[in-house]
Amino acid sequence: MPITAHVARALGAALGYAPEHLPEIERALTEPPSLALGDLAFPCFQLARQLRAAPAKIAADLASRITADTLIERAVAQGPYVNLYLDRAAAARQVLGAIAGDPERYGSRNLGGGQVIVLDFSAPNIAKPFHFGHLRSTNIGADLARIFSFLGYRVVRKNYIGDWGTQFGFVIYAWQKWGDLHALRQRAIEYLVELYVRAYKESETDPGVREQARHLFLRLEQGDPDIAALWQQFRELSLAGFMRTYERLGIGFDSYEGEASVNHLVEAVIERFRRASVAVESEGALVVPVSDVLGRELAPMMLRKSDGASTYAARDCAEALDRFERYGFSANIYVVSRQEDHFAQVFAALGKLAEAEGWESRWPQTCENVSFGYVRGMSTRKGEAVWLEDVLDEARDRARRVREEKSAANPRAFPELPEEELERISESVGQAALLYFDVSSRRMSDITFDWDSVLQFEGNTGPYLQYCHARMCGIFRKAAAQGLATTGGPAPTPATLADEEWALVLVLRGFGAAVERAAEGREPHEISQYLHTLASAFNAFYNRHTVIDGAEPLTTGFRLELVGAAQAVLASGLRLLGIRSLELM
RNA sequence: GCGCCUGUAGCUCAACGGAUAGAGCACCGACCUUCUAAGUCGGGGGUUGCAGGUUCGAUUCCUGCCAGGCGCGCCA
Repeated sequence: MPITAHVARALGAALGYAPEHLPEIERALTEPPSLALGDLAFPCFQLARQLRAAPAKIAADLASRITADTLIERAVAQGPYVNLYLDRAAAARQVLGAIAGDPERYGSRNLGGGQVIVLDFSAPNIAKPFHFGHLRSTNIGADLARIFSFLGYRVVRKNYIGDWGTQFGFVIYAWQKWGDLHALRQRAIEYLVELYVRAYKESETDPGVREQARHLFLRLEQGDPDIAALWQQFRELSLAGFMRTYERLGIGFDSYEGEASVNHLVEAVIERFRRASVAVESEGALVVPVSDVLGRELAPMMLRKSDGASTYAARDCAEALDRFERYGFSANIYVVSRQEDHFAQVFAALGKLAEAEGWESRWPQTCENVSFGYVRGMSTRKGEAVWLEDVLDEARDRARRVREEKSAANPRAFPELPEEELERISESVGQAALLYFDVSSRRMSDITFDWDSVLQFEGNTGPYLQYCHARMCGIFRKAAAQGLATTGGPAPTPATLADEEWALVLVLRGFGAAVERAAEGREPHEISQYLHTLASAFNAFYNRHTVIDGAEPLTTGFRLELVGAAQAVLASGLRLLGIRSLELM
């Protein structure tokens, strides 16, 4: 039985509660602010109301009625709280046993039961750079995908490439005017971006450019073969570039079908909206009024512009309907920044369509826009974007320099490694710094790009976690050299645990809860925060105690198991964040 | 004007409605003959934007202000 359930049962017995109230008690349990005050706490405020007595009196009474057992050492009333001290050895046995039983899956749960979650993320625009700003959707989405998988959902990773729209009019306009085949072959995306920026800048002084671009896009949508061939070529070149970046980030998708792929569905869907009388004509355009659905003042959603071209919203509706038919999702999540109104319109419009057509649907409930903060200083149009590839390169190079400095200062601690191994480590450390930085704050906070904070390797950073993992591995290398257990498997537990050992056990106990918070709040930051707490607890332990030399054999055995458990959980958490665990740094 | 989001230490950020609001960076001071010092320990630093309300209890929930960001039918 899990620790909290055991404690809830003891409290329930002391209160004379029926078993069905135990989950309530379990939920009410909190952690005291410090180890000195106990390991778990039960606040008595709610009871005070029911029993019409002072919380402190109830706490005192309750504490006196709890008897020590195999897991609970003692209960002490502290003001309105009943503070429970656990038998450290018994509790450690339980936590470490659970981890050793299945290290890879510890903390996971089959919450999803195989239900499908479609996760739409990354979605870069063709002919626009994959810059640092795109990392947010890509990284948050990939993290959520791993987290949902870990919790038993079937996740469909969808990269809805931005391969359609007036922006292509701009690129094609620029290509026809200045196009240079040689430059295109040499620098593909970079060159396409230059073309786009150049055309866009021209349109700011000459409104006719925008008109021409719009017209070129209309021709594309109407199937002009020359324009379509150009578009096809641009798309392929861009996608090839994106794939290199994804590979480097270790991220893959189940589908790369973009807006263009739903093109052939759009007309039929618009027709459905019209036939169901959900869409109405307005000022020459076709719109769906949606202000009456979600209780918000939303502008009407436009399906077709007055010039006859379909809109982004129309394609999103068509794509969502197609997605629903194909995957039968239980949740449909778009990891897209700052498009709350747009998605509210789309979900509301789909809800109205389903209602008008008389089929069961809960579009506004099953669809969700997971938004995130703005990355400052990354406008493509202003040409100030920083390419993600460049950030990755710089991160890798800095990681390499840092290691060189450290190994020069302390050669004994840093073994000579082959060049390719050094390359691999530098790449991983740099990548870790980047990926962790992105989730080191809650997703809704805005981020200001700044080389020095992104490429920080000390403190609350990805490399700090990797370093901690490498230290754990170092302990096992030493153990192996002395012929000791190298896996950290089950070992006898000493009668007493030091504070640092116990604190680490308590942190390990909380991994599953952190994963579930991350899933529920669509918030990978929960994982990064948890891992930082874990690494800090480990480093505090590491600094205070030796595992191998100078410890009793019993202690060494237990500590190896503890370190093994911590290593398994740290690696597991890093995996959820897409960060590689390193044995050496 | 309307909608959404955000205001917490000098900076970047935490805190299931719970105890003395915590980390990192920066600054000051300690700690490597030891399993990697990318680390650890200690120190200074706060009217949680303002004012109300709900509650035994509010950084958290509600309302109104103030400030900032983003968006608002023919960009995507």
